[in-house]
Amino acid sequence: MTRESKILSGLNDAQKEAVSHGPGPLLVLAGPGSGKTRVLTHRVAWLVTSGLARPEEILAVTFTNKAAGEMKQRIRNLLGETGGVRAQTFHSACLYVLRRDGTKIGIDPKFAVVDEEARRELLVKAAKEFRLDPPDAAAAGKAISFAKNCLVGPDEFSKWMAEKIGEGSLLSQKMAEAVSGCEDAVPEVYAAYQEMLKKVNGLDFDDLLFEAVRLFRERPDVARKWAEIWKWVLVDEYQDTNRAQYEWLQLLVKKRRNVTAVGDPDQSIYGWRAADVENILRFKEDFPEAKVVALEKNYRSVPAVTSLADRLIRHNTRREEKTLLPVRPDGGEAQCLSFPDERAEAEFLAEKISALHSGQGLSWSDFAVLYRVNALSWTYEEALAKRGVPYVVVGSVGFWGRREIKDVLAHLRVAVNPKDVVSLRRICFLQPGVGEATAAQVAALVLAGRPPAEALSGAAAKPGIGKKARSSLARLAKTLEVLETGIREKKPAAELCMYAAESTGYMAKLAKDRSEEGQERVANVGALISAAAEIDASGGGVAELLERAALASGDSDDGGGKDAVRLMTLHKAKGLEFHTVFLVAAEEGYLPHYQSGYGPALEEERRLCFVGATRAKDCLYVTWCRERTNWGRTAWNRPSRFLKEMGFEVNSSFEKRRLPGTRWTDRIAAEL
DNA sequence: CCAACAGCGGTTTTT
DNA sequence: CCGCTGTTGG
Ligand SMILES: Nc1ncnc2c1ncn2[C@@H]1O[C@H](COP(=O)(O)OP(=O)(O)OP(=O)(O)O)[C@@H](O)[C@H]1O
Repeated sequence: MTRESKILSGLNDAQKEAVSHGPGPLLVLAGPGSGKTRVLTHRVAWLVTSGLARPEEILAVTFTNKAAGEMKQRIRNLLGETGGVRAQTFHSACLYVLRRDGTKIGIDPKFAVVDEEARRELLVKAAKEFRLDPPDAAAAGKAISFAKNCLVGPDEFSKWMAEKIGEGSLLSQKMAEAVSGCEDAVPEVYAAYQEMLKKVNGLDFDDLLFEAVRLFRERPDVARKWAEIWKWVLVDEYQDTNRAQYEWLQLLVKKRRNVTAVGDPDQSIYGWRAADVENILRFKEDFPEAKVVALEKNYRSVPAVTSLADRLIRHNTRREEKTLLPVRPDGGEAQCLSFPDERAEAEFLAEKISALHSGQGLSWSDFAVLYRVNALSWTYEEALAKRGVPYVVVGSVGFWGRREIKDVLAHLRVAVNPKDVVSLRRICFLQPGVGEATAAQVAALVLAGRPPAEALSGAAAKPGIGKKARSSLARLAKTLEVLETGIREKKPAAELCMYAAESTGYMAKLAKDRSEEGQERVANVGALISAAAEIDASGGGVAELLERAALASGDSDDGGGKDAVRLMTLHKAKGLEFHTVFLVAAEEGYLPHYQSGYGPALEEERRLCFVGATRAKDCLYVTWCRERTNWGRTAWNRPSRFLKEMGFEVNSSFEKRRLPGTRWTDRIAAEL
C-alpha cells in the first residue's frame, strides 16, 4: 500500500473526498462524532504525501494547546514525523508572527505576554484611577475583552458599546450584564489599561489577535509574506472563532484560498467569549467556490445517545438541520436519574463507576463526570475519594500556572523585558522584608525609565526601607544583572532558571516548608528546570521557555495519561469522548445556568448540554437532585427543561427512574 | 513597614 | 469552599 492510500484507508467516502480535496477552500460541516477532527489530521498528512504541500507550508489551527499537541501526535503517527507542520492555537500563531514582525507596527519585540493574573492586576490598577472597585474592574475587563475580540479599540469603544447594547445578540446580552453599573467608566478604563500595557511593554491574550490583525491590515506586504509561508491553512472548531480570528484568517488566506474549515454550528459554545457562529455560516459567501462536504455518519455513540441528543438540539430555533446516522448498532444505555440531594447523586455515581470498572473491565479513564460550573466538582471528588476511585479534576491549575513556576520565571521575564513592572513587583514581594511600600518605590523608578537592577539598588538606598529589605533587594539586583548577561550571552534556559531559583534564596525558602505541599513545590521547580533543559535541547532558549509558559499558564491539569476518572466542565469536554458520561446537576439554575435562562444565551446552554451528551460512546447518565446545598445554603431545584427536551419523562413524583436504553428510545420515538 | 489571621461575600463557562 | 479585605501585633 502506498503512503497516500494508507492515509485514505479507514475513512468513509465523504471523509476521503474532504481529505483529498485539492487546492481551494473546503468546508466540512458535520455533527458530533462524525470524524471532523480525523478528517483534518488526515488532510494535513495527505497534503504532504500527495506532494501538494511541504510540511512547513501548513498551519493547522486548533482551539486549545492540548488539541494542538494531540494533532501533532496524530500527524506524527501518520507521517512518521511532524516535519515542520505548525499545529497551534490562533493565539500562538499570532504570537509567533508578532515576535518576528511586530516591529513593523511599532511593537517592541521583547514584549511580554500578560497572563490572566497579571492582567487582573493591571485592570484593578487602571480601574482604581476612576474609583472603581475590583469587581467593577473585572466587569470592565470583560467588556474590554469583548471589544478587542471584535477588533474595537479604545477610541471607538463608546460608540460601539452604545450600538451593541440593545442589539439582541448573545454578545450584547453578555456585555450589558457585565458592565451594568459601571458603563460610563469602561471607555476610560480601557484607555488607561492600554496605556499601562504599553508602559510595561506587554500584550494580553486578546491583544495578540488584535495586534496581529492590525499588522496584516496596516502592512499588506507582511500579510503577503506570511501567506507565502503558510500556503495551506486548516482550522478546527471553526464555529467558535471570533471576529478577530476570522479577520486574521481572511487576511492570511484571501489570496491563495487554500483554507479548510471544519466545525459544527450546533457545538458553538463560546458566544459569551465573543465567538460568532456566523463565521462558519458565512464561509460559503466568503469563498463562493468552496467545496462543501457533509459527514453524515456518527461513529462515536450508540443510537440511544444520538437520538436523545438529536431531539434536544432540535429545540433550538436558529438552526440548519443536518443528517447524522449512527453506524453503531443498538447497545449501551441512556438514562435519566433523580436523587434527593447531591450526596446521593455523588454516591450513586461513585458506586456505578466502581461496579462498571470491575464488572466490565473498563479503565478509570473511560469515565467522565461533566458539570456546568467548576464549583460543583467537590461533591463528586469527595464521593470518589471515599470509594478509592482515582480521579483528576481537569479544571485545576496546571503546571505552568503554578505559583512556584511563575515565581521563578518572573525573574527571567524581568531580565528579558526590563519594562515588565508586573513581574518585577512579583519578584520583589518574594524577598523577605519587602511589601507594598518598598515594591512601589522600585516600580516608580522603573516607570521613570531606570533599568530594574538599578531601580532595586536605588530603592534600597531610600530612607524608610528596613534593614532586611535593604539586603535582600541588593541580592536581587545582583541576580538580575547576572541573568541579564546570561541572556545576552544566550546561556541555556535551564541554567538561568536554576540560578534564578537558587541565588534569590527562593529555593531555600521553599525547602523550609516540610509539608507535602511544600515538597511538591520544590519538586515542581526541579521539573521546570528539566522542562527548560528540554527546550534548550530542541534549539530553544529563554525566549521560547517564556513563550511556552505564557501561553500555557491558563492550561488546566489534564492528568496526562493517568488512568483516572475525569471531572470537568462541559466546556472543557468539547472534542473529547468517553465510554461512559455522567452529565450531572441537570437542574434549572445550573443547566441552563440561571444567568442564561432566556434568549440567545439559552440556546447556547442547550448546545452546551448537547455537547456534553454527545461525548458518550456507550453510556450516558443524566442526573439531577431535588435539593442541592452550595456554600452552606440549601435550595430546591426543578429538573432541567432539557431533560424533557431529550425525551425523558420527568416528574418529581419518582425517586429513581430506570429505562433500558434502546427499547426506551424506540418507545419515545414512537410517541413523538 | 510587613506578615499573619479572621471574617465575609460570591466568578458560569476560558484562549 | 476559596480568595480578597481589613485588622492586629511584631
Ligand atoms: N471512518 C471512520 N471509521 C471508524 N471510526 C471513525 C471514522 N471516522 C471517525 N471515527 C471515530 O469516530 C470518533 C469521532 O471522531 P472525531 O473526534 O474526529 O469526530 P468529530 O466530528 O471531531 O467529533 P466532535 O465534533 O464531537 O468533536 C473517533 O473515535 C474516531 O476515531
